[in-house]
Amino acid sequence: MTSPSPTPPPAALPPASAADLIAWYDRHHRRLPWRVGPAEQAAGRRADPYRVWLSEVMLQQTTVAAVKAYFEAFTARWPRVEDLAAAPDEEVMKAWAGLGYYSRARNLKACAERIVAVHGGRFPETAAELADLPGIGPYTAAAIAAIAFDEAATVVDGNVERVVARLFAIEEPMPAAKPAIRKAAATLTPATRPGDFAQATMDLGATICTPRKPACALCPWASACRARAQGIAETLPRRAAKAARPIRTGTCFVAIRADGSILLRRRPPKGLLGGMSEPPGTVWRVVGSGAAEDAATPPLAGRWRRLIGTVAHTFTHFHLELTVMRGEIAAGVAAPEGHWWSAASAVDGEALPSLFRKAIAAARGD
DNA sequence: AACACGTGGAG
DNA sequence: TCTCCAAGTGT
Repeated sequence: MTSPSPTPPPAALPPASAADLIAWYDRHHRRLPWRVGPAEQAAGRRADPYRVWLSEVMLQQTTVAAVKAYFEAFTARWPRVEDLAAAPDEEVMKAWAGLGYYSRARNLKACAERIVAVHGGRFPETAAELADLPGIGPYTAAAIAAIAFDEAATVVDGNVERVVARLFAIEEPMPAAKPAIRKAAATLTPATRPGDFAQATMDLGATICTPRKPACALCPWASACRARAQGIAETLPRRAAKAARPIRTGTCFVAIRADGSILLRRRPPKGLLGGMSEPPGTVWRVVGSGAAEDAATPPLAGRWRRLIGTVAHTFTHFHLELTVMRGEIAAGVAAPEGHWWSAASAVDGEALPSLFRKAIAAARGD
């Protein structure tokens, strides 16, 4: 027999209804470049699976604000999946540069090629088939199926996890709570307008049911929300504390030839910043790991100076302090094997991750 | 299952 | 300054 709980069980709350959320969405949805709004759908316009897919991949772990310009650039340059499939890998990596998580760009290209080669340029229409494609996991498969093909798929992203954890007052910490959250989310998913429902839930999480200081007074599901009733909405979903980020250090050599060209090379195809371009440099080692510092040997003879200070850059799982060496190289010097000189006017268009743009800017004295 | 994998904006 | 994190996926 259990003792009486210290807090009385919450009074019965009305169930959350998909219809209430969709009604809210019809009035408050955000207008986004990849979205076909309710009014346009009512007029018979359907979402283009290519644009849905492209936007969903770009939005993985990335903010709407950061994605917008990239989405516009990609769709202007490659309007159909066939166009993207036919594009050179290097051009896609250049266009993706700065958006982060570069395996997404590699998988994007591979996925486009597969859709053309295996599916005749038509996107598969079910979440199950979509999930077989590179770069498309459970979330993206469900989102495309629901938004582009009207499948009543359960779409669970970080927003949905937060909204559902609060709505059902799921106090189990993440990620252990994921299965319970998914089950609860499945009970909400409607047979009609599943795509709008998914986007509505994500909009709700992005604008009302935010991680900090949720605007419960404006929430269409406020009366149904168990976490709100218990006063614990802002504390959900619970998460374990994150591990401290180690610090790594390294050196990069920004060789600037007399004509202003910058010496670059390609990173290995996989792993951190895989397939992207960079100025040559040392490996990055964890501070205090006991490993000897690499001899920082410049890639070319020239007049090398160490920049004052370092370029700092924080990745998901470590922090980097990058020492930058600036080298003045004589005119006409050839690039070493595996390297190339990028003309001063071409550097901006290279497949350079943000970190190296910072380093090059510092070396140029920008 | 747990970790690798970017970036820039918000508080 | 610094922590958190944003429409996850692959291994």
